[in-house]
Parts: sequence; structure tokens; C-alpha cells
Amino acid sequence: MHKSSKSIGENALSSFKPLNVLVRPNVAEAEKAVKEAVSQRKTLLVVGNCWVHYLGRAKSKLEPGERILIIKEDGSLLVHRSVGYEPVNWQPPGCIFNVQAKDALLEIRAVRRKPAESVKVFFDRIQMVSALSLQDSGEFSLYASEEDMQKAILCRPSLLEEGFKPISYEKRVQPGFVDIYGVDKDGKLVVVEIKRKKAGKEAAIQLAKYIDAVKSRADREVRGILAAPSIAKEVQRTLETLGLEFKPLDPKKCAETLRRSETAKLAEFFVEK
Amino acid sequence: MHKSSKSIGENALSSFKPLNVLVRPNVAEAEKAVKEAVSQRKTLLVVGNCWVHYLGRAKSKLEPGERILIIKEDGSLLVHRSVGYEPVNWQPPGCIFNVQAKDALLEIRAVRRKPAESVKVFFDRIQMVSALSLQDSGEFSLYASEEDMQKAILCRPSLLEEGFKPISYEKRVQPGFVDIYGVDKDGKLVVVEIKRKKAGKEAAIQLAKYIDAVKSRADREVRGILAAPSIAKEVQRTLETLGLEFKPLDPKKCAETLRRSETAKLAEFFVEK
DNA sequence: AATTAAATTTCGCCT
DNA sequence: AGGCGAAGTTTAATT
Repeated sequence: MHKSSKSIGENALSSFKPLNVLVRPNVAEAEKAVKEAVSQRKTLLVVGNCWVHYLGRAKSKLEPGERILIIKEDGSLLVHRSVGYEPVNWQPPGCIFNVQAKDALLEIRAVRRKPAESVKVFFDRIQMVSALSLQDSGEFSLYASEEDMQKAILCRPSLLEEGFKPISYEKRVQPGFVDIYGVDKDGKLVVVEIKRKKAGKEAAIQLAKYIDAVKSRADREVRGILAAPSIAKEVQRTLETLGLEFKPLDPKKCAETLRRSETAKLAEFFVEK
Repeated sequence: MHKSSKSIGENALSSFKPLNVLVRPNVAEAEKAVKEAVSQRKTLLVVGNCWVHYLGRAKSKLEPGERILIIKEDGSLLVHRSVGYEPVNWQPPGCIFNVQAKDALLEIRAVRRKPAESVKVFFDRIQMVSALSLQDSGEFSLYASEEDMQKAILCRPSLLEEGFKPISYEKRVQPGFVDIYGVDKDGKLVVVEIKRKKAGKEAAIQLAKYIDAVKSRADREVRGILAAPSIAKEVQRTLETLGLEFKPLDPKKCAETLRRSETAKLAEFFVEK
């Protein structure tokens, strides 16, 4: 992790995006738009009066009513009613779609193998069709971001190991920024690289580079610790080969630590007053 | 159940429905539309570039990207990315919403108590806002409709009880139609009332009326059986008072029976050929 | 209201 | 690819 990796945001670049919205189209118009969206792997929204037949692991029938149909780029399908957190009908990613208009009806069929399932949605009146090209590379972090994990170690160093003392963070060295830099209980220098997800090869290489950089400057032994929720077996071997270490660090635990620390600070505040 | 209860459909009546769609609105326009939709308990769709903070049972952060936000009439909230069956962020029904525009940002906050949670969605660019009045009274039946349950008993009477023999179905009597009419292993007349959901008081009363009607015509003892997946405790007592019986009948089991029967018929077909 | 069990569970991780 | 376990699980049913 290094904060310099933060993106400027996709905002400035593309204020123009292809966006097709049809309001109250007839079935033929809707058919065209839906076929196009599905074949172009766009995200599709259809709102209208429909009924649904599902057959697969289970079997269901949904009588007519106005709902929202979503078909996503990955071939997943959702039918949402006006109430309820869960979709009334759905299909996980990987469906193949078949779209056809017949007798003033728009039929959208989603089929998948293994398990063999099909969802058929019939529209007879369509309020809106919208084909979207959603640009979304934003990261989703549950419980703690990499930055949160860094903070957690800084505020409770024992999360990394007993006796660890941080000296600095985001320290600039040759190849970039060292997440955390400190000393262990024996006074040895420690370089810590943090990953929020399962650590891959690049994490080990990155850490190795930092170690080299620090060693060349400090001219003494330096320990390298890769802290992440988990690590690939092969990477574990790579680490050992390089003389580096792995420390399991759970984002959830980090978040709890931060929360407690905030609570503690708050308690402290009230005690001092 | 009686087939005459089928609705004509909401199709013919209301081809005109209030439907507000804003394409590429500015933040102020979007704010107005969203506030209106939320206060009027409409179903809301917002598509645009957004980021999301969640804090409650867990905690999460979603970096900027283009997504679909849905707020339903019951106060549930969904944020969907362009891939994945599940929403990336959500909130179950019963939220209170707070909408405000500030510094060219549209903030939509969903809060609920028990558990105390909040989801904050920030939009800086909005592709579309749509406020929908979804009319949806269509019934959803999983595994089997009441009609399917009727078919299942007709094709395998032992589902009701050993030795039962159907004579007719949808038989016209004074108050309406008897779902299934037959005789038990001792030759006693049996009237069967089927419900797909947990049986309520009205089901017991309905059955009692049919029994009376049949008794007055046949002038001999008639058993009444209410077949449903479950029954309310109080209704069970009502049944006993009236000298009627309850038979647990699971839609899932009915669907399996029908499927097997179809498979059997198919097998029979292939054997005969 | 709290607890338990099922779900078209889905999803990730591991073998 | 199949099996196991967790989930911000949700939801319905039961005590």
C-alpha cells in the first residue's frame, strides 16, 4: 500500500457516457433496445408490467405486476418488486439470454447450465428501458481499508507482534513508500508491507525491494513482514526463500481495534474532564 | 381455492401511470426528484457516479464508480454494481431517508434503528433519476400454486390420506366451488379445501359452508379436510369445534409429486412405444 | 421479543 | 470441479 496510488477519480474525464433511455416504448422498440444491450454486454434496466416463470432448483410463478428487471454485464438477472430487500426472481452470473417479441409481448429468457435453470420474463407494457455502460473500478473494502489496517497497527503494534515499536509510516525509500517502519523487541529494524486482500507474488517482491533499499542505507539486519489476511502457498515459499515473514492480519480485527481505540480515547477524554 | 377467482389483469385499466425520468440531471434537479420520490413513498432509481459509506453491524467503504441505487416503497435500499448478483451495499426495509445537495454533491442517507445502521451514498454525477409508482398485486407462488396442489392430490390421492379416492374437483355447490370432492377408505364422503399458505379463519369457515351444503344434499355424514402447509393454532381449535380436520400439505412436496408423475407418464410413453 | 431453521441461499477458499 | 464454512446473510416460523 502507498497512498500515492489514489486515483484522481473518473469524474473529470468522462462526463459523456452512452446512455439510452426509452420512456414508454412499444414492444418492438423495447425488443430492439434489450437485444442490443444484451449483445453488447451492457447493464440493462427494464421497468414495466410483467410476469415470471422460473424452473430449476425450485419452481415458481409470479403473476402480473409492475416490476424492475435488471440484467447485468456478467449475465446475472434480478427481478425486483416494489417492496422487499431480496429479488422475487433472479439468476446468478453466467446466464445466456434470449430475447423475442411476439404477439405484443416481450419475452426475456435467461438460461444457465449447471444447475439447469431458466427464468422467463414476459412484459406486456413497458414504462422504461435503459441500457447503461457503467464504469466502475472503485474498490470495495469491508471493515477496513489498507489505510485502516495501517492505522490499526500503529495504534496497537502488538497486532503485528509482541514488542513491535513503529518508528514511522509511509516512509519514502527508493522504490516507493514503506507502509510501516519500526523495530522489534530485540531492536532489529522491521519493514512492514500491508495488503488488505490475500497477498500475491507482487506483494512479496515489493517488500523485498523495500528491504534492499533500507538495508543499503542502514547497513544492518532488517526484518521484512508481509501483513495480510492470507497468503498464497507459493508466495509463502517465495517469502521464505527471501528470508521474509508473513503475519496474518484480518481487516475485521483491525476495524475492531480501531473502534476500541476510539472508544478508549473517548473514555480518556471524559475521565480527564 | 376456486379458479373463478382469477383476475382479469391490471393491464387494460391503467395504461397511463405517473413516471418521472430525468436524464443527466444536475445535482439540484436530482435532489428535488429524489426528495419528492422518497417523501411520496415511490420506488426510486438513481444511476450515476457515486461512493458509499456504511457503518452498522459491519463497516464498509466503496470508492467512486457508476452504480444503480434503488430505494423501494418499504424503505429498503440497494446499491448494485455492474456485476454480481448481490448488492454491494444495502439496507433492509424500514429505513428513514435524508436527502441533501451540497457542494455539487447529492447525499442520500438511509438510517435505521435496531440495529443502528447508516448507509450514505454520495453522487457527483447523475446519469438518470427515475421515480416509479409500481402497481404490483401479483401473487408469487413458489414450487406450486393452489391449482398445482389440487392437481397433485388428484394425481396422487394418498398425499391427502391413504385410501382417499377423488370423485370430482371444482364441484359447484351452493356457496362456490369445492376444491376436491371424494370418498375415504371407508366410503365416507370427503370435502377438501386447499390453501397454498398458512390456513386462516376464513379457510375453516369456507370449508364448513361447503360441508353444510353437501350434507344438505347428500343427507349423510361428510368429512371436511383443510389441506394447507400449516395452520394457525386458533384455527386448529375452530376446526376441531366444527368437527373438521387439518392435513399438512407442502407446496414443495406437491411440486415434486407432479414432477414425478410427469416423469412417470413420460416413462410410460416411452415403454408403450 | 428472542431463537431456530431454511434458502432457488451466494460467495469465497480450499482440495 | 466439488466440498466446507461464513455472511453486514435475510426471512419465516416457533417458543
